Amino acid sequence: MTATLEDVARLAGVSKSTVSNVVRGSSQVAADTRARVDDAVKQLGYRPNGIARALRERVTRVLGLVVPDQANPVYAEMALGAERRARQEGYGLLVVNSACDLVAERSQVDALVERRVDGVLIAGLCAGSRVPDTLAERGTPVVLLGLGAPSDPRIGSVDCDDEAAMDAVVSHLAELGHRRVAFARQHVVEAGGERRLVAFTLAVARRGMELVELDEQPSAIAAHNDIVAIELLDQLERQGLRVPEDISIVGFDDVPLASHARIELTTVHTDAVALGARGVELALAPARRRAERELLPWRLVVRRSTGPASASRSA
Amino acid sequence: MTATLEDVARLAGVSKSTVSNVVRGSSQVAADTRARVDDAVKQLGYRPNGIARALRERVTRVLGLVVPDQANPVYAEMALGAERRARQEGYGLLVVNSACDLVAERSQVDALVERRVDGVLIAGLCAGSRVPDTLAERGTPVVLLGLGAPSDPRIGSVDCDDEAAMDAVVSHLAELGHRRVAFARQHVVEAGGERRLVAFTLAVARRGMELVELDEQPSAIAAHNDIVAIELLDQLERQGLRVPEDISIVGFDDVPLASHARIELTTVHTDAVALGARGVELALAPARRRAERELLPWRLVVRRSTGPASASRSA
DNA sequence: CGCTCACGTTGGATCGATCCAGCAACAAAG
DNA sequence: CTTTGTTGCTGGATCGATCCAACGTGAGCG
Repeated sequence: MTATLEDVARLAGVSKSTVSNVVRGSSQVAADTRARVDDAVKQLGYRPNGIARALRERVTRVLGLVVPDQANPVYAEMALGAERRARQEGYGLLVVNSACDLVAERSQVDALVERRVDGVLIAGLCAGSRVPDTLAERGTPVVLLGLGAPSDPRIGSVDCDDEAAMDAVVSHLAELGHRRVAFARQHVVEAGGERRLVAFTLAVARRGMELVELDEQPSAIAAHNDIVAIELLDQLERQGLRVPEDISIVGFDDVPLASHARIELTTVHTDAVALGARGVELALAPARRRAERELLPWRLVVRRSTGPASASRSA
Repeated sequence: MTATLEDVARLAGVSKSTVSNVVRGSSQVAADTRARVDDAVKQLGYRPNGIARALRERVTRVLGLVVPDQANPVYAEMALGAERRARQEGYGLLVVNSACDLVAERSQVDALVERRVDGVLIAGLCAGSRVPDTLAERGTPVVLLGLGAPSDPRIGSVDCDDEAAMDAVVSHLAELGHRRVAFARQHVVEAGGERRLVAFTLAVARRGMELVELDEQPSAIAAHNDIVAIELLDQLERQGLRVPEDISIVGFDDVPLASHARIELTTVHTDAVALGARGVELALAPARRRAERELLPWRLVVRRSTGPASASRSA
């Protein structure tokens, strides 16, 4: 069916080795031989078999990317960034969805291992997962994307500085006169899912503000991400509250939805595409042992969902 | 480094063949032998090498998916659906972005071919691309996703019935009293990028309505997709036009943004996840030659961006 | 006792590349 | 004329699995 090195060799009247040399651009080939081989390659439509090559070289030129849900815009952008960067290096990207389920995560990662990917990027992890350590143990390069600093020095990481960003969020709310604030998030099963909450809590405490529950009439709410913030927006609207007159809302991530929502969201802009791209670089960096935590820039984008604390609620 | 069949065989005191039989669950193995091998497997943390297996079996259990941009929500959902279905069948998904560029598309597909994927799903194609035919020529299963009916009978396809859906859109507008309508889209370089426009044009003609340019004061505009519709919304707002009082807008695809936009979009809901999933099924269907065009259900979702034609513009 | 048969196991060819050691041919140097 | 070196090419081992033909063993049977 598909032509092999040997077929090309036969047609060109040379040995497999010579064809291999031509295909890989070795200098040790006479010009006329090279021409004859090139002809044969073209004539047979020969494409090298990457599988055979991978077996021999023990390198597949494929990276794995584990995300909870690749349709989620944040992860979709990470995947895009990772794929583009990987491609520049001649690598492919195998994306798998773990759905934040320990069993699925395990089996998905096993599938990546069996396919002998040259590295694994992990953008979402179940709480308590031992996957990164297991991979590092095997000698597979692992990079965490937006999951905080790994405990194991063999594991790399790229991250957004949630602590600093949340501090900026709280600072913004403080300047607007908010004192009673709350934090909103979905049910969390993800590793590192409490980082933004913790950062928020600390920043609030630092400023002597008061952290209250969602139903205790805060004058401002910071959400774990934009999706949560948008849902909150819908919910508050149904309760007859106006944003930002009655209550302020802040998102996180700045997904496209944030700027097109009914009420444009004040949020923290992060660059998920860059995160994915940088992750690939770390995974491929040859001499990189002892990977320290790498932080990417972010910025607070003030839009229409935050405003001065209302008199009735700010006390 | 990583344990191989041979290592396991040595440790268990049997031959490679026997280990292979155990690992693949052949019945031709005595219970005690099986136990000894299982022990050795566990002890060494042995994982079969999928690359070696793929070389021998001439099957990689990987599919390729070509999209213009995997961060675009429509393609992200297709990818999700495809990945999930592929996984159920023990397959992996290699997603590549072609950015609607002929050169990139070519090289991305070449990369898939060199990696010997067992099939290719194509969700976006440059106008005039010969890629699907080239692949079909090689004997690689090809399935077009949402790109219309292929000319080559060896190529499969899953599609949304744009014709029927656009007819429903026009019907909806007609019922609201719209007579002068327009169609909005981005600059198109994609194959099949004119299908919705053509369907719209035909439906409009069928009802004796008038198709006008965007700047000729239509009372309603149908967009090629939701993204275009949302941009249109922003633009009209800047011009001081109210939607839907002054002008009606209809989108296509029903991405999450559509229902959360400032003005909730009337749009055609399609199921991109199902499209991707069905595409995988077709690509893997063994006996499937002569693939006819397969159509997925859709429905018109009427929200707030369409309303009765205004008196001033409907004439 | 010899024959057949089923069961469990094994050696080795194979997939399609890479790459090293070796070889032939010929030029330059002693 | 021999030695040394260089250039261009080749044979064959190798990567880690699958799988087929062959083989030893012991049970069952006439």
